[in-house]
Amino acid sequence: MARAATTSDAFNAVAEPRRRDILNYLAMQERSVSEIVDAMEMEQPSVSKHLKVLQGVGLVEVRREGRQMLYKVNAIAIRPLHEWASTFERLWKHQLLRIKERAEANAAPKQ
Amino acid sequence: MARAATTSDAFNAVAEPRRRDILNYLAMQERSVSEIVDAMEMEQPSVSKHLKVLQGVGLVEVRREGRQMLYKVNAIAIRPLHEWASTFERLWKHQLLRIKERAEANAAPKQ
DNA sequence: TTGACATATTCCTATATGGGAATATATTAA
DNA sequence: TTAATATATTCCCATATAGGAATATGTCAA
Repeated sequence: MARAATTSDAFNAVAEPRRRDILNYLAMQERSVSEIVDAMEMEQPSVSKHLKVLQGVGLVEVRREGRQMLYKVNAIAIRPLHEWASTFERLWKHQLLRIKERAEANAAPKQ
Repeated sequence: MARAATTSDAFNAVAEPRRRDILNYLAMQERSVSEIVDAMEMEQPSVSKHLKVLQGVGLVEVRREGRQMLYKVNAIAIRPLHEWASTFERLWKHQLLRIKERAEANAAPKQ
């Protein structure tokens, strides 16, 4: 079996850094494909393909306006990712606390 | 060019659902490979391979104890994912608020 | 040393890319 | 209609899987 399709879920879709770049860019506001092409400095076909993947998992929405297609983020689709990561938040906070404690113990060693 | 390696970063590593399962399981406590095999109901070689990927991006740490290899989560490595997703939190909260407002407007339509 | 147990690695294969190049489609303007 | 603009799709290819099967490696017990 190969890797799961990039369109299988948000996790697979955002594994590609260029797609995260596009989402970051769209977070500011709705944009046309050519605006994305210019901003990302990618080939137009690449952008269209990435947008299709993002649309496939519901991470972006589109509407036509004349000849242009305007894409915007559907932020709710990013939530599952955030929530999954959140389940580890308690663990890393604990980890950071211990790191901090060690640093302080080293800064002021027992006499 | 093919997709980026699963070992290129945490985003690619956790795109695979079985690896998220393993991380979820390890979140509770350190576990040996065979404990993971039993809990996940996966073949041992598969588990070892997934663990290698997770280790490659620093998502898990290992130590040997006799014949066993004990794996645990390195939660800090999940933080970049959480922080990236967090940048969209404002957007989806806004989205949810509008959804709620619409629902309320429908429930109590103007007379 | 030998055997048993725990884990890792290798080999194989079907599948899914992501980018580049070329082309198709859709929409508006002349 | 024809041309121009905006975007999407197709084709090709090198690459990276993930799982199954078989095997190798490492460690402990007798």
